[in-house]
Amino acid sequence: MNRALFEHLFAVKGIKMTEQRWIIIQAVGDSRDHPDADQVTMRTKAIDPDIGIATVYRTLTLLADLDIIQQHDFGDGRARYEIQNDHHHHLIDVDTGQIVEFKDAQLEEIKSRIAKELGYDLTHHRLELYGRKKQNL
Amino acid sequence: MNRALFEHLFAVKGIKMTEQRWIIIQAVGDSRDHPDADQVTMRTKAIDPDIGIATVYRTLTLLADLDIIQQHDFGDGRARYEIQNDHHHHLIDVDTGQIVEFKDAQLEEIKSRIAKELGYDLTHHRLELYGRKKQNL
DNA sequence: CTAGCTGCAAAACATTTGCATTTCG
DNA sequence: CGAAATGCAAATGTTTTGCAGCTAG
Repeated sequence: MNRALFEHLFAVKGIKMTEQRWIIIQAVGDSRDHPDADQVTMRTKAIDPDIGIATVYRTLTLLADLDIIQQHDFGDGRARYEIQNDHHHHLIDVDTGQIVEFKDAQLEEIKSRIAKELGYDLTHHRLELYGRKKQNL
Repeated sequence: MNRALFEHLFAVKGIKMTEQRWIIIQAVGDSRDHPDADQVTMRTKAIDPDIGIATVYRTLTLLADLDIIQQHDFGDGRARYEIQNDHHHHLIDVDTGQIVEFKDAQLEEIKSRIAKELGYDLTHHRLELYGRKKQNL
């Protein structure tokens, strides 16, 4: 987590790097799970209790627009966030809520092929698998 | 839309077939788009103005549990519904909101392969593509 | 007859917004 | 200094719920 890096990224767009934003970036970046806005707020409040949830929401939206973080919806009624890593997808364990990340090159190809066939340029997409651990009978 | 069919399906589970439920089933079944709860309510109110939105929500949830309809989330903050048809996916036009349905056998294979590799049995999944119409330059 | 449904209005929830005050550059 | 960002609380929009009365089976 190199603050100067983000400062530069912001400066280019005329966006200010504030103490709050930096704390939020770190909170998401340090998370190995996929926290929702409330969890991000708790983690930032641990560092600076004065950061309000409105700022967290505003910042998360901003960071998502800048492709610094990714916003997900795993179907439980609130958005979840993670720092932008290499491209991957998620498999959600319906029993435990545990999230398994995976990559698949063939999947990416097919996605592009389908869009092409339909005459569209993809802007983004969403793919999640939901399942339960296979039983060894 | 055969009412007796659904009546039987309900009876097996000890669930009552009411006039309201039947109207809601038809409203969703007759829709060629992917209406949200509010749109379903308007369509049912056209037939019986006394049906409340609470009943619509309760019924949509019930029907989704019974796999009679499917619930989608296209990222605009409200759920959308469609009658359970043959399995397909959606491409959402980010400019117009138009929804294109598509099927792809290869995609289904890959999905199963991935789940298998990760040691999971799939219960369901979610795949949506978002894009804009290709320009002919 | 009675368990299950309904309609209404109120509650719950995540997210957004208006505005006065503060802060970054 | 001035534009942009913050914090608070109130507003929003969707979905859920409590409860008294209604209905299917």
